[in-house]
Amino acid sequence: MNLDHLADFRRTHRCGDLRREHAGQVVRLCGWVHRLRDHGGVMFLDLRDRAGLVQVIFRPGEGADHPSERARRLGSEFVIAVEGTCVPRPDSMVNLQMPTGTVEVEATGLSVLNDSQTPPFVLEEAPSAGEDLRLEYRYLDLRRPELATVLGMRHRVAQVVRSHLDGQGFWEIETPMLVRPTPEGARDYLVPSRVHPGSFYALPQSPQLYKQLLMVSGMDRYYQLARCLRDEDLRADRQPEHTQIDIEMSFIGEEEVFALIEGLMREVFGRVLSAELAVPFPRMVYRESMDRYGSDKPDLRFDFALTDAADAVRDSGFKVFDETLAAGGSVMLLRWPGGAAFSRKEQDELEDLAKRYGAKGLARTKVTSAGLDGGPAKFLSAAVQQRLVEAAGAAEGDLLCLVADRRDIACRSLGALRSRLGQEWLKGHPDAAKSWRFLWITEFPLFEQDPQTGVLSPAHHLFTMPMEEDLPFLASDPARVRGRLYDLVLNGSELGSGSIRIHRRDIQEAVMQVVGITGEDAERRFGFLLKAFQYGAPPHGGLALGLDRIIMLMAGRSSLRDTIAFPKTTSASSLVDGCPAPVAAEDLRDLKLRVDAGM
RNA sequence: GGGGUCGUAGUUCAGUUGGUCAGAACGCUGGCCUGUCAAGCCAGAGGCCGCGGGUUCAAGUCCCGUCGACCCCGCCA
Repeated sequence: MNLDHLADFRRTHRCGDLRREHAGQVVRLCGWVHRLRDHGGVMFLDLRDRAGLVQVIFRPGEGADHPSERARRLGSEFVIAVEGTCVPRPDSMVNLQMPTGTVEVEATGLSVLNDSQTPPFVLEEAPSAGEDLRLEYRYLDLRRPELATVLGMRHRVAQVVRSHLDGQGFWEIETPMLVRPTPEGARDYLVPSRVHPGSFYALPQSPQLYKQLLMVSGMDRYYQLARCLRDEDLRADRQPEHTQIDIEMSFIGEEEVFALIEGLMREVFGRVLSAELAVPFPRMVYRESMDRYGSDKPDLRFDFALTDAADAVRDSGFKVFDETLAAGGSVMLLRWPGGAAFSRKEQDELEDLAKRYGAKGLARTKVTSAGLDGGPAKFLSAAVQQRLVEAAGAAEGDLLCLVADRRDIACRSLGALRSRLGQEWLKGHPDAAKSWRFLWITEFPLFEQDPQTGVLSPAHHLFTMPMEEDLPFLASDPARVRGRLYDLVLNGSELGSGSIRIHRRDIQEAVMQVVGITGEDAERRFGFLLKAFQYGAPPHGGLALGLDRIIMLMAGRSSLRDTIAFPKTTSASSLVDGCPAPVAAEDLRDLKLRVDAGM
């Protein structure tokens, strides 16, 4: 195959942009050969670029150099330049499946700019190969409009975020990528220092401490599209590298943060998806969210809620319930409309799910015209059955799922069930599935308590301001202290979280005392921030939104990997470049590091 | 750290209780074909059944280990 030079050929349009209005124009296009349909005489070629596909038609002609003869020798993914006339398709030939389907390009010239190996998988609209292979050849997978479009959306969102925040008086300020390792929170990615052997930088888990320093600096309103790195185990919605829309403001309280973010989301969804969001977003306190939905990020697209069944089943004589309640536990109930139709196998799968969240079992019983049927029903009197049905507001044909356990386990395991069943429900309710249900969750506990050891640790981070009314309990009953914390939730996903920060040294010291950090510890770990706070720290607060997750939801994808140009696998490997990778012995020597081969 | 699913032509997969099980489709190569758009028709090439060990007369199939991908629990302030 003889290759041509681009020379002074310059394209006039992108393939995917051609429309009826371009009919009659001479166009020059560049792109990749998506597919060839050779009819012996006339020949069709789908040409692809970032913007999409357009059909190019070659009419037969004489001579080996004629465009149609040269086109015959093309292969998949060859890079070509085409000159031709954009013409309307005959009515019967219009293809409404493609955006460019009302026109086609009558080719008058063809240059072959590069050839291509046969790709390892066919580039179709739907993925035609396993994800690992597509990740190894990510640059090919990204040629598929399905994925290219997501990156385009990501770009649009980033632009809207920047322009909106600029309009609100925010400055975009970069913070370091090589930062001080922190013992708190997620595991750090460590970077050894060559100049200081034995000392390490960390890659930032978030710009948290730096953005607070910027508030002390008087920057007032800061934002950044910040890369954040955490060396923790991954999930479909968790990558070791992700991007946060990181925001911090001075002289504000919760209301300013909520209003800002609501305006930002409205702008983003409006400009990028033409979706009109209703503001303000509803709010719910953490306690209610856990009680009603068994989750701190409930999906409100479906409204089924948990019920506390303790009163209904008290002294029922059913040992599991009675003993749990006597021990201070809870009996929680999830009603599933129409769930009586679930097979035994489906019910057992629900129980397995509940067990994964720590439940010892899942009691299931069907609501029939004659009372409850199955599971614990035979141990329950008619009166108790009646009370259960009433408490749940259940109707014939419903399935009642009950968990008797420690309250958090009962709620969380039924919350997982609710979430699973809700996904099924959404399949039958496309309008609900397509809705955007934003929600603020507020009043999180300031501390988390290890159920085994009883040890308290910060639920968000050490610098979160306790709620004013709970300050008196900081010393006496810290576990009940709520923080000025808030999460933004969308359709069951946590989009971001933030808080109003502590700017007063006395409160800071009291909080550190609760989690057992001595003055000496504090000095060593983040003395630099505490020192800064002594020089006139303004009241401040903010939050960070997960850009990747926002894009994932907006694009309707189920994996974060689809929103990132070069993502990592579940084991934090990059298949396209094969990292992480061993390094040469001399590189380790420079760093005064030795690898323990026995591991 | 733990649980689950998967690994067979380039790709997606089928392969029953261990015994013609090396198969299909798509892709690829060659030929035919002047309106297709997942073009069509004919022919052909293409296999370390992830890797290592074991059980057995016999292993793609059963067992153990290992590597990798995916999903989940723990973890991720």
